[in-house]
Amino acid sequence: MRALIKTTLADTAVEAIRSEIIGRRWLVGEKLPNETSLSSMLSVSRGTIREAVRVLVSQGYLETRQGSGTYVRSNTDVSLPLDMARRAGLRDQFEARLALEVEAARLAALRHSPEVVSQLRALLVARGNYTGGDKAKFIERDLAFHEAVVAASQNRAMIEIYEFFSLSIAETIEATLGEDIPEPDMQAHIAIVDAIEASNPEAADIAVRRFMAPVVATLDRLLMS
Amino acid sequence: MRALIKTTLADTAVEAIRSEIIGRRWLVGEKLPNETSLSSMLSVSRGTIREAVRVLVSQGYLETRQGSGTYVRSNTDVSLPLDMARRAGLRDQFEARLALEVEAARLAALRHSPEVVSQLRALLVARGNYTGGDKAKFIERDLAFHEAVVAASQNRAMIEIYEFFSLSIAETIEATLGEDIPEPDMQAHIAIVDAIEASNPEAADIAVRRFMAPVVATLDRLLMS
DNA sequence: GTGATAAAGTCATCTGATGACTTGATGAAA
DNA sequence: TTTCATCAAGTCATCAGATGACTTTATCAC
Repeated sequence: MRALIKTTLADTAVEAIRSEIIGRRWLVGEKLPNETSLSSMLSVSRGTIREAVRVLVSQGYLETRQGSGTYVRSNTDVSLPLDMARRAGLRDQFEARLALEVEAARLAALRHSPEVVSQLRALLVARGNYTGGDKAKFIERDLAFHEAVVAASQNRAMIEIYEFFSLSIAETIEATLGEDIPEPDMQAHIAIVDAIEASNPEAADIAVRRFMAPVVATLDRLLMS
Repeated sequence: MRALIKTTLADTAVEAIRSEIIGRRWLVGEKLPNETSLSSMLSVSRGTIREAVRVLVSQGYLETRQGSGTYVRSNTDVSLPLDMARRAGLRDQFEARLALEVEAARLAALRHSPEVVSQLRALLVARGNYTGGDKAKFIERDLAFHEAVVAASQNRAMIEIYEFFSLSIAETIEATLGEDIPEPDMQAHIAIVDAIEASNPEAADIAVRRFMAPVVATLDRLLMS
C-alpha cells in the first residue's frame, strides 16, 4: 500500500501563488491583490492566505508592507536548487547521492589516513547486519557509515550536499514508500573500506556502484508497481 | 540615518521558536506544546503562532500532524547546505561538479536520444575553440554545453545541483583567481558526446574525467602559489 | 487478547472584528 | 506656487471565538 499524500489548504495556496509568481503573472515589484481578494480567488479564508503568504515571504518570493500591500520580490528563488532537488523523484535523489558517494569514495581512497580507516571499520561493526528489530535505528547506523565515507573525502561541498540528499531521501521514503528499500549486505560495505585502505580509487568506485545497484533496482520495481 | 528594523510578532515568534529548537529545548522527534500553549507562552494569538509554525515547517525545522501535534524534525539549519557548499573551496566545488557530471554523463549514455546528441554537437560547434576575444562569452558557451550534458541525464536533482555549482564556481573564479582556469580542448569534449552517442557509460565516465583532470591540476598549481 | 467504540486532545480552517501603518488627496498657511 | 499638516481610504497585523477533521488513548464487550 502506498501512503496517501495529504496536503493542507495552506500548502495548496502556497503552490498556487508560487506558480503564478514563477509564471510571471505579477512581475518583480508588482503588487498582488490584497488578502481578501486572494482569499476569494482561491476560495480559502484570509487566515489561510496569510499563512501561505508568510511562507513565500520566508522563501524570498514575496515582501509584505503593512498598510501598503504584498509585493513580488523575486521570481527566481535562490533556495530553489535544494527545493527542486527535494521535489525531484526518489530515483533522481538516489542517483545524485550515488554520484556524490562514488566520487567521495574515490577521493577518500586518495586521502585516507589509518585513523579514518579504523573509524570506518568501527562504524561497520556498530552497524552490524539487520536482523530484525528497530529498523529506524539500523538505518541510522548505516547512514552514519556512509556519511563517514563521504567525510573521508575531506570535501566540504560534497559532504554538505550528500547530507542534504540523505535527509531528503529519508523524508521521501517515509512519506511514500514505507521502509521497503533493501539494505545492501555487509560484504559490499567492507569492500568499500578495503578499497579506501588500499588507496585504490577505481576499486572504491566499483564497490560503491556495486552496493547501490540492488537498491536502485528494487527502487525501480517499487516505482513501477 | 539607519532605517529602523521593524519586525512583526510572527517573525519574532519564528525566531523565538527556532532558537529554542536549535538550543535543544525539544529534541528531534519531540512534541512541542500545543498551539494554545505556545500562544500563551509567547503572549500572541493562536493565529500568529500558526503563521510562525508554518514558516518553520516550510524551512524543515518542524512537522505538524493534524490531530496529534507539532514535532521537531531537525535542529540544524536546513538552508545551510548550499551556503556551506558555496563557502567551500574552489577545488571542493570543482570536485563536486565533477562527481555530478561524471554520473550525469553515464546516465546520458544510457538515456540519450538522437535529438539530444545532435543538440550536443550543435552546442559544441557554437562553442568553438577559444581564440582570444571575449573570454566571458566563451565560458558561457562552454557552460551551456556542460549543462546540456547534465540535462541529458534527465535527472532533475542533479541538474539543479550542477547548475548551482556552476554558478557558484563562476562567482568564485571571478572573485579570486581571475580567468586563469584553462579550458580543455575540443577533442576532450567531442569524446564525451561520442561516448554518449555510443551508449557507453564507461567511456563517458572516462571522457569526463579526462577533460577535467588538467583543470584540477592547474587549479592545484594556482592554489599552491 | 482482540477489536470496536467512545472520549479527549490537537491541528486545520473559517468568520468577524479591531488596531497599526501607508498612501494619496485636501486644503490652509507661507 | 510651494509647503506641510490633516484626513480618509486601503491594506496588513493581530486578536478572539467557533467548528470540523484527525489522532491517540482509554474503555468495554466478546
